[in-house]
Amino acid sequence: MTLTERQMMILRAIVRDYTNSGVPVGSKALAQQLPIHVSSATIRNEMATLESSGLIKKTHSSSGRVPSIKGYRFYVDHLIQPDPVRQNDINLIQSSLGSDFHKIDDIISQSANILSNLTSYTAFTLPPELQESRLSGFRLVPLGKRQVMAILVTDDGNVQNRAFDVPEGITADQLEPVVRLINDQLVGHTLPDVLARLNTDIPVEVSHYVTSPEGFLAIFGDVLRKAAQERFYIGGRLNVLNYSDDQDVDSLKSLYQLLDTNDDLADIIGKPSNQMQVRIGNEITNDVLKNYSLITATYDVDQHGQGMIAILGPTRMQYSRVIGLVDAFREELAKKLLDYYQHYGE
Amino acid sequence: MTLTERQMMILRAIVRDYTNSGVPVGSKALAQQLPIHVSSATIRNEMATLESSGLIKKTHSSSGRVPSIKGYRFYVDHLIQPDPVRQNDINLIQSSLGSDFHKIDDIISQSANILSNLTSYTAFTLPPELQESRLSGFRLVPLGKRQVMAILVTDDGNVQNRAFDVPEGITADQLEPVVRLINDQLVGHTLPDVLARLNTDIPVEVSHYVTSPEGFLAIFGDVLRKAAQERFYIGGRLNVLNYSDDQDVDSLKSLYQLLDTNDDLADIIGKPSNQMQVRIGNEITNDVLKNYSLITATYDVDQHGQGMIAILGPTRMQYSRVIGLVDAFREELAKKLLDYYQHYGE
DNA sequence: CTTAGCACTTGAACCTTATGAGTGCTAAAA
DNA sequence: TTTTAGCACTCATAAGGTTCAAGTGCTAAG
Repeated sequence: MTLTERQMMILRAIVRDYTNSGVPVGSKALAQQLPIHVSSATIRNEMATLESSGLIKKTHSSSGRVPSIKGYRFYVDHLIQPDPVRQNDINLIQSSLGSDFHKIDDIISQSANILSNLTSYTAFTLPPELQESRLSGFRLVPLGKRQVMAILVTDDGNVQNRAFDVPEGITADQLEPVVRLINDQLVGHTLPDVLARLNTDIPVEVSHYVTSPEGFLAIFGDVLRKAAQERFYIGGRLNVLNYSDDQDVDSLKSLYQLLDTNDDLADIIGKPSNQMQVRIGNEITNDVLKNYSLITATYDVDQHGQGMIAILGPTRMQYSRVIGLVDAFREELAKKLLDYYQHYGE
Repeated sequence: MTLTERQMMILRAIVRDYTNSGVPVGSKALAQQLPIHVSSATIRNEMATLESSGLIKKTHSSSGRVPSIKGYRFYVDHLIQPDPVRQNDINLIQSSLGSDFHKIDDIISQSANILSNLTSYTAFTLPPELQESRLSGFRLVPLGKRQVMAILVTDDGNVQNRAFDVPEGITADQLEPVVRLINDQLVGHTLPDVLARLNTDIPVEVSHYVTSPEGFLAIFGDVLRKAAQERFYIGGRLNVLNYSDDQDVDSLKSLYQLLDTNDDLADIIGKPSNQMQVRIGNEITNDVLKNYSLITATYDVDQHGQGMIAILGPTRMQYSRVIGLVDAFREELAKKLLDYYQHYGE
């Protein structure tokens, strides 16, 4: 699809106006606003062309124009001019990330809140990829008669726990050497490494101490997998109520339901790949989100891997503003995390 | 306020009809439905009396009647006949609570979901009072260069953790004897006990091992207090969207905001006292809830203390149905928890 | 004390109409 | 060939009007 300069100018203005006001854009308003001097009739002719290309559409036969999915797509791919981020917002980000955090996840969850506040949409944040996170320690704490709490800690400050019944035929004391073995042999290794060794040499070693270690090692594997699971944080759930005003209650409910099922959401957001990706309306492979847009971006923390942040908003989201903000935020977050690792890392 | 038998019969019917249908109740419908044979005109006369007593009101000058806050109050205090709980629902409760849980809190959070499903309103659940929960263990796990994760476990399966920097002048190794001391001296005691001793003999004992233990003991106290904090669970957040249909978006937002601030909610729900308490509309000391009703009930787990469950719904909640359900649920939950403690407790 | 009868009120649903923002098309101007 | 003035046409929205049914209060008779 090739557009003339003027057509692009018009499309850009339509998207800008419509995402700002939510009202279909008419030829007269465009004629007044555009830097070129043409009459509204000329604009109308151009708009007819844009419409026949499927980039804009009418809401009814005599209404102004609204961008189509294809139009937003073209805008984002070719026309967008990210808004410069206001110094105010930069300051807000920096001061919100400025305090002392005790865990990576605190920074990440705080980030979801900042991002949702800045954008007025809904924000998702994921910590740096877990391939890089390492086992810091494993402990047992007796709870009651035959119940024990298994606790696993990773070097990014994540703690996972699970209570379990000590299998018949073993006492809690007998498990102590196994715990020591795990700490001696596995601490400092990445979680995937540890998971791998759980299927190879570890069972052999453990069987020196306990006759049937399967039950216990299953628990350990369980907690380990829980720690290795994709975690992520959501900020601005409530903003949904603003930006999907004309939706019915049922679709609101399904959206909220989706926001509560981490697995589905993690699937939708996906893995770090492109620096920034914009998916609009039905480009998102989930029917519940077919009236929304999703911006995902990665951030790099050097050798600690990549993480992701994402923004969910209406298809008529203010792309230029949000993309500017997300881009600025990636940078600040990466800085903060580097700081954190430098301070606490090995 | 004294009402005749007939007036009470009419008020009861108005509340029942209105809470079921949400439509103002007229004299004709009542005349047909009531077991006595009087004309609608007679009913109208009685309704006028009830209205002048402030128990019912009109939505406009020629509408049917709707109960007032005062009317609901009278109904709940004097007229209510709790619905018998269907065997179906009992079965649902029992099977939902039937699986094997690893923590008290899993049972409690599951309870919030069951209750909200059963009632179609929003449910809150709190574990048995924490005065009774005991310290099971305290562990440290080194994280990075100078960072350590402190982990505290209580006998009801609650795990709290906090990362901290080892104070200058102490090494992580030096803390080991202190951790041992805490485990030797404090495990098995209730959290309030432990907190008390943290201000008396413990600092003295610890100072044998470490020269300036204040920093570390502050951390320990921190985690301890976190574990002793009121925890609670919410189920059926989404149901709000159903039962407050005629509210505007702003009040919805404030309600959701309230649901996200545990402290305020804990205040509103309060401490275990009466077996069951019904607060209607502005009887709740919070403006956001002035159009809602809150039913709170306690449950007893013998020597393990009392917990609470609560239901939030519209003022025109189906009181008789919900009160029946809540009452049945208290019993089942208490049974389940006793089971749990018997199985795992000391 | 009860009730039939009746005038009156009101929200809801349904039209009708006016308004105005916007369109497409035509024919003339550039 | 491109632009533009002019104009008929379309449609959403808001405002006003009508009808309908449900409900009320009141009066006077049973």
